[in-house]
Amino acid sequence: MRVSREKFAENREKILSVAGVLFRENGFDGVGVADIMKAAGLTHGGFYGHFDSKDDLALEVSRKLIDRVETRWKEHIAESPDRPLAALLDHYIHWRTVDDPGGSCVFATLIQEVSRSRGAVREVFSDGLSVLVDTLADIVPGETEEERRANATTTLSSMMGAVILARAVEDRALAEQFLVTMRRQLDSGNRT
Amino acid sequence: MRVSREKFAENREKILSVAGVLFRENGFDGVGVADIMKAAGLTHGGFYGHFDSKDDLALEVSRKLIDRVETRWKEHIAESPDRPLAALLDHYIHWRTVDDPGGSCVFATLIQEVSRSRGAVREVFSDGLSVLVDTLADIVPGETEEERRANATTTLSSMMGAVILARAVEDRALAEQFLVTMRRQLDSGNRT
DNA sequence: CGATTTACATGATGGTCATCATATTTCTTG
DNA sequence: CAAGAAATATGATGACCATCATGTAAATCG
Repeated sequence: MRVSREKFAENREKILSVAGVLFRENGFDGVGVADIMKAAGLTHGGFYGHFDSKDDLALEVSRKLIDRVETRWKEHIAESPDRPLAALLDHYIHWRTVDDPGGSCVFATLIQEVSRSRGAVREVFSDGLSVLVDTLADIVPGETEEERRANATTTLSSMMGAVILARAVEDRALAEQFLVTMRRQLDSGNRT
Repeated sequence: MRVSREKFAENREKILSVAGVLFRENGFDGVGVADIMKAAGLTHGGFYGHFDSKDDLALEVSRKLIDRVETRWKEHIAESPDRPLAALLDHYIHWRTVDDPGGSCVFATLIQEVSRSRGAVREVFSDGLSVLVDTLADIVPGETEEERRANATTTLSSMMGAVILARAVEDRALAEQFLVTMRRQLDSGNRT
């Protein structure tokens, strides 16, 4: 049952990838090692050849997903030098984000669970948020640096809050209100 | 080991009360029936004399806590007829909310876990959010009814988002930024 | 090509958890 | 005050889960 070096690396990536989806869809506590391995096309026993523990996996997945958010944000910003904030908001405040938690922003799916925890995962999330504030501070309107940082923190809270609440609401029209009105409000701020 | 009718009712309330705290602190999945009963000063076996199942308890606790939020909001509004939104924001966007999840707004602690679920609890949360939007729509600035409803949804997302992110961040100064800047921003909107 | 390594599969292990069965003790009711 | 009802304690039960032990087959290396 041994597998080539290449296949081994592939398997590891596959585990990280499906774990990323399953964790975001069901929470860290909502998925078992066996679920993850099954989704990766393997059996549970092999898991410990790839990771020390489920916590270890959670940490690596967190790092990867947070990195992904940071990278994507910077890509969207770089791709629209004339309206970077608008481009980012268009991407983030979107039905896609709401309807596909497994493929969306880790913060919008797992922050509350992580906030309750202690340890490395929490630190990574905390630092990740800090980076996002810095990123936003560069593209948000404001006369002074201080004003831009203030604007960045409120913008971050607002965009994530809108997605989180839109997901919680079963009335599709109300969910849309959360998205559309927030998108509009943050845009008007952008033109101030 | 039988107990008086009065004591029985007391015990039930105690279970509901400690479950409310523990659920908010650790998530529904993060607390066991035994934990709850122990915190209530009882043993796990007696639980099923009070509730059909843990899910049943979760539903009752959810109803109670959501009711509590709605009631408190209306109290704060009624107590400050001249500046109802400001009074509500002062109460909600506060270190107390951030530092004491077990005694704070259910939505700010459990929305993400509930959003992942199906069933009665999710419905109760969804309806609860809808009520809060209605409540906010009455005290938020805006020329037309439509404008006020729009303002209500963004305000709700923003205030909850700020608290949720403040909790996630380990840097106390950054957490404060989330609170203070959001409080200020929502206030300036109030004076428009 | 043979020896050795190693990645994975299968199947424990021990712990936790929700739920239930039974026993015990105390309240309630006649 | 006695008899039955009922609330809780104790102690199963079966399910699930993270982790580990062992076997096996295939890849790597000499």
